[in-house]
Amino acid sequence: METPSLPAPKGTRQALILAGIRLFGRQGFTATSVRQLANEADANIAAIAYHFGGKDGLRVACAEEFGRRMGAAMGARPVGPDASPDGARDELRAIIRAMVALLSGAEGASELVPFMLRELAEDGPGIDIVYRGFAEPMHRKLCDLWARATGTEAEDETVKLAVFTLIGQLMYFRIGQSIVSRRMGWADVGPAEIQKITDRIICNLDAMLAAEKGK
Amino acid sequence: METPSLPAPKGTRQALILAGIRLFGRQGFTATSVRQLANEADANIAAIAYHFGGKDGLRVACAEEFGRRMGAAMGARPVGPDASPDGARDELRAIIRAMVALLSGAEGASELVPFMLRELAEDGPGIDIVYRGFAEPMHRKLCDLWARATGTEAEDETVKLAVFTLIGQLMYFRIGQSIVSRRMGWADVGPAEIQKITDRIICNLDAMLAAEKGK
DNA sequence: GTCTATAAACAGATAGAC
DNA sequence: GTCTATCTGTTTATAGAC
Repeated sequence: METPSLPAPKGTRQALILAGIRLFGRQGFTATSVRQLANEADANIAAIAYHFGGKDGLRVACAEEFGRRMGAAMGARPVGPDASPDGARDELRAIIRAMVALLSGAEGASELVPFMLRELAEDGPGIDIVYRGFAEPMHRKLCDLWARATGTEAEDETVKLAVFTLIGQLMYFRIGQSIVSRRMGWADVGPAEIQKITDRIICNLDAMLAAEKGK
Repeated sequence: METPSLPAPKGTRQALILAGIRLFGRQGFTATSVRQLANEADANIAAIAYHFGGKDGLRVACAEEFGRRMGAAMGARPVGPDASPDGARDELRAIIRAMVALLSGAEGASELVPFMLRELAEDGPGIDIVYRGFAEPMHRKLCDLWARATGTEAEDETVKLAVFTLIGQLMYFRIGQSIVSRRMGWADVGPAEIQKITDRIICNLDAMLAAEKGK
């Protein structure tokens, strides 16, 4: 990474990064060979060593590209100007809706999700970039909204934990997808299933907020 | 698997299975070599092919051992005889407490957890056994308790989803441990942290149950 | 059942022509 | 910057002695 801004790579370099995000996400890092990567990118095997110094270098470049795209996607979502508790609650609901759809692969960025989950499961070097570029800012934003919705402090320990339980609900429907689908009798997770998941989590959110206010 | 009951393997065979659960869980399947496995089990490399037909066979045997142990652990926990809503709620709380402690590695079966999570992340062949031997019966039991606590039907779609959101909260504190610890400023997840996580999830459970009753 | 030795395929990295 | 060919090490599996 030369500059921390957005120098989107081109040509072979870019193709290899995309192949990496796709294949590392699908099969994991170790299970993916450099030959597979070169083939997927329509590039030469030696190009990986040339552009990234090796397979590990490509992995880091993939994580950086992930951070770049996720940062762009988050920047695109305007911050709700409504500072009232109800406005904050509505924005929390909207983010839940968007995240369930994103995790379930409904939106375009579907290849980024498996990559991130693999990096998380394998505790790879990309996790730092994923954390700083996506997980931490998103969590911070949710804490801010939660605090505004409940009238508490955003950096309180209990608020942070509450937000993690919210995120956990979202994430598990993706990570444990094979278990969930089997138990629910779902052939796949389509729009109807996404709707049901979203409804349930928003219902939980409302219950949690109500309990918080009742204190 | 010769019989579906509990023929716990002995000697080299058993040692290799334990090594598999440990190393597959720590490093993942592909990243673990048969040499490492044999070394960890103080066995010969050829023993893996002899006893299990190959590395893949060992993986399946590990999953079967996982199912055997988890089944035994679940059978050990007596079913609460209290059929009242409050009794069911108390048992839900107790299970949450036990599962957070288990996932965080406080109890003895800590090696089984990483194995299961790896198998889930890699979508390996062990997932079938994990599902039937652990995930499905546990989810069914929680649905039953939830139904008793709220006065609804255990096999309702909404009940199943509610239970999954509960499980998701637990699971994420393990799967996303590196992210959680970083954001919370935790050096590691000890008894104090387990307590905070448990308190938060039980608080959410109570809020969800209260909202359900208020309908 | 357990071992040594080895086979056969595969990995990632690189030298050097273009 | 891209390619072919190859090097070096490691992988899993197996043959055959004990």
